[in-house]
Amino acid sequence: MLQIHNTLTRQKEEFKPLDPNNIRMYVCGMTVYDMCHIGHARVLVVFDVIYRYLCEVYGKERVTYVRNITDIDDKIIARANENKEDFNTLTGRFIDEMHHDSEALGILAPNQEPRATLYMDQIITMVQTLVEKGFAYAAANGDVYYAVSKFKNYGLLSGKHIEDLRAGERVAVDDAKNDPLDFVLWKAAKPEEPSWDSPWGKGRPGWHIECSAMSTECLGHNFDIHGGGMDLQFPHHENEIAQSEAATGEKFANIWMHNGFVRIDDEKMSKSLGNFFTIREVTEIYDPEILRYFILTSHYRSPLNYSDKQLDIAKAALTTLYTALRGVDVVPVDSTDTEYHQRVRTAMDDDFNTAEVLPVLFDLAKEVNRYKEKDNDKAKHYASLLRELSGLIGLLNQDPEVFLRGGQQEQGITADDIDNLIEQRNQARTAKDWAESDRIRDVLKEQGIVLEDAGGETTWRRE
RNA sequence: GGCGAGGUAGCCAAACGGCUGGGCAAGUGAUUGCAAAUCACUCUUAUGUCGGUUCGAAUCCGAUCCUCGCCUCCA
Repeated sequence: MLQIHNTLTRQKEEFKPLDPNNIRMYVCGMTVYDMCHIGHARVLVVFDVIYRYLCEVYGKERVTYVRNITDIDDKIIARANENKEDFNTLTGRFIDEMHHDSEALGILAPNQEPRATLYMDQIITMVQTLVEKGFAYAAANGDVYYAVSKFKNYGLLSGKHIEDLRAGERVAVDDAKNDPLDFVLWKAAKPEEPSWDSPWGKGRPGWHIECSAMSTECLGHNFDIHGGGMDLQFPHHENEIAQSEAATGEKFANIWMHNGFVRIDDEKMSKSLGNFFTIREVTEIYDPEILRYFILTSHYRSPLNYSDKQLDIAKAALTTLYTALRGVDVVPVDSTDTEYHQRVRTAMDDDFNTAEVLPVLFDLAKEVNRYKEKDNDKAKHYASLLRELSGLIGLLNQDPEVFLRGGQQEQGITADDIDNLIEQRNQARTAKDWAESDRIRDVLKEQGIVLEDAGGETTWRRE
């Protein structure tokens, strides 16, 4: 029985799909004006694992996963101006980069990836509905605002009270608004800005309305899961609820899921703080799977402290796992209901507890190693289980040789050179010339190549 | 100030009323020409502090000290 923590109720709840034949999940994706950083990697990985598990439980054809792209907003316009390029060129480029990073991290493509600029009609229609229903108003400056005080449940998701928000002096004063808490649905275009025609003149949508319109269009008035980073809880998701529920008169998302932040030295990693690493920077040094593994070592709602040391540890752990798989054929698994399956299911059923899944993988690796040289059939059996269960969370999908040899890229010494040196060393060993044998091993060691003489064969891996 | 999350052995991190999770690091043994890898064992059952509830608490309650987040664009 799958239990999911719901931000709305602040507790774990049994997951009851609205329609078991169509599980629907919407996740707030990226604003594409720059490279993705590790924080983005976490959202991608976390919800990828959730998507994978929903597919496992309900069947892939019964799950619809939508992750949007925000391709028009202030930052995009500002960056495009800086670069003196069309904003579409800019966003197109970074969408490609995002897809590149996603693929590297083993993220499955969502079923739909709506872009705000392609949903202008739906956005405008929703704003219009809100105006007609009295939840929104056009201001003198051409903007359209949502009247927060009209929505009685405002603050339910984030646990905030309108009075508190008003008391806090941090809400920007804006003369065009009737109430400082009101937020913009439609922004009147300034000269030279990209804009779309609307009943209120040329302009562009506010950020929050984009997600309301796209999720409704792709998934319907109500759907099962709405996710995103913790920082979106307020105001973004709060505002989405206000917009969607006011517009449709129906309950919006059933379950709200928020993943914890990635931190650097106990501080949130973010663009505004400038303390971020891009996915690209990290994956140029570490195999992307190492980053994925690192993200899965902690629960998705916990904060995750990023450091090179942690990635080194993740690398060591993955090396152990891949070393077990090395040289063992994978065969179809005969049972899908072993104790290992059950342990993984129990862990995943408990609010996607990936950290609990990892010990199962290590137990399987241990079994593989135990039988590797004694009982090949058993070794194969456990290796296959390991592949299958790790695959459930998108791990260990590579060829062990590729992972252990540090990917296909030839940095420094080539595989042929290594093989030649190993051959020379083996000749020396046959001649019991240990000095020569050790010399060659040291030469390779200096190149970051570690030799392993197991079962009469010499294999190598990069450190 | 309002609201929220958390403090678990050397490091990371699960468990959330009873039954040593796991990884990394370290040590011993087996194995090896020596290593590496692997296996077995060890690293004395660790839970911020002070009280309380309970037969029993890391887990519940209260107090207290720290850390972090949201309240502004942010995954």
